[in-house]
Amino acid sequence: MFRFPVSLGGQGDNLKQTQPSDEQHHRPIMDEVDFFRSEKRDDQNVITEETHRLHVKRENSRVDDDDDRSMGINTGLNLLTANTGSDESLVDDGLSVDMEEKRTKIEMQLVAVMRQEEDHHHLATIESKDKDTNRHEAPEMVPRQFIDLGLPSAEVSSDERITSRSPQSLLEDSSSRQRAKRVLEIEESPENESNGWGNPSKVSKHNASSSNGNGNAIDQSAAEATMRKARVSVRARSEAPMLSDGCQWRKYGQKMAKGNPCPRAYYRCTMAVGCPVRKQVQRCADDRSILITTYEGNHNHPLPPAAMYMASTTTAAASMLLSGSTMSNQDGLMNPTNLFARTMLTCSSSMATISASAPFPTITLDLTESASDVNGPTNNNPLMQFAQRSGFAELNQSGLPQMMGQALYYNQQQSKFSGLHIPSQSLNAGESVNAAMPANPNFAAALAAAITSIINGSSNHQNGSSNSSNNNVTTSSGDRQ
DNA sequence: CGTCTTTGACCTGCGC
DNA sequence: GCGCAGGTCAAAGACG
Repeated sequence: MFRFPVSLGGQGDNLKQTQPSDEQHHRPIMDEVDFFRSEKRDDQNVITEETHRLHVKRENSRVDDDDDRSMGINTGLNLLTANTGSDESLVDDGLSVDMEEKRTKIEMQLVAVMRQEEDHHHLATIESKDKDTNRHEAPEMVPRQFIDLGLPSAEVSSDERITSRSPQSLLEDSSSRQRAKRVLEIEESPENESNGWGNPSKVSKHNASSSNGNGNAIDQSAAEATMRKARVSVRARSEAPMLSDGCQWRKYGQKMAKGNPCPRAYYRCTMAVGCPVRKQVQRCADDRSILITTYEGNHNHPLPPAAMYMASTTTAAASMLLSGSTMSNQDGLMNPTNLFARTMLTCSSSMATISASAPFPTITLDLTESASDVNGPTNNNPLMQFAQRSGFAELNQSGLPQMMGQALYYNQQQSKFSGLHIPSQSLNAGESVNAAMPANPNFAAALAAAITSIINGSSNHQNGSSNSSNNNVTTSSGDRQ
């Protein structure tokens, strides 16, 4: 069993934030992006003295998180509230190059250890995870698939997905099918295979070409299409112009939205050339202290190792939010992710609401509520907050990450994310799942990003080779690019 | 000088 | 068909 030494150094976070560094203003190399918020001493100690341990430093932009040191879980993301002042494209910074390099190495090692751990246990049940944790340490690059938990690959056909769904899921309502059908046209277009953004304008363009009367194909892909169009929105209070979610973003447009005096900013992921992921940032018209960040699309590049944990978490979260009780027993019981999600679902379903206002399925993480009333005064770790609130409070420090890692591995191996089994009636297009989560806004931002990636990652999986051919992904996110 | 932001123009979908 | 709104592009300027 992995142990997760506690290093929830809010002070460390604070320290980094206050550390002046020229490198902070440099756009980091992707591989060196630091998503962990950990103190140098802690990381080194963990790796050199306890190589078998995974040390994941929680991210936290707040300064009053000393109590979190008592917690044993870490989101693994260095998610700071961006405060660039000019909506500059950003990535988590606040660290010197040396620290970033060291931490990157550490992260790599941690991920490698975790993955190897999962290699030995991925078929075991979660209960069997309380075994040895001493695993060889072999630094290796994190495959991009960790976040690409989208639809099964071509080998895992849509039929399989459908059969794995509950019988109810096969009953699609006409509206969702219509909407999904529209989106489907995009999917079938090669240029959109990597485009999770789904330009509506292209939908109609491809309608004719794909209206071949193949109802089955449409049905099978309807849910996929719906999911691919899914967006993840985060509502969080932040004075910063944009939440830092661990990715680099470049602003490509700004528009005044009707009914909102605050402009809406459009960002595009620049961590990799041609990454179709985009996000919109806008302040709430009613309460301008609330920052609404909407993510759409799936990354076509490796995300920082720290996001491994995010992937696991978001897998569970998305599974919880999207698949709900319609998950098949097979998926729900055998998939650790779903098990995690199910557990959370049972306890947090009260936080979820459904609306039909969104044009596409939207997961809204409402983080505007205070977390203190739910989690108590000693836990500001967003992940643990989420877990605790979702019924995982009884997990020990190592239990949760282990489960998450297990879920992650499962998803990696199976290319089968429970969210992918979202029955169409479970989350029709136009529905919005709203989960009020008291958590760190930055965590939520990353969470949303990962959820979006997961949900929309199906596009990459549709092409069986897409995962290993990132370079083939063209810059098709734009209409005229 | 290269990169990024700004911002007006353009494109598209949708409702009337 | 027209107008509106959302989304995107790309030239120009700013910045390091």
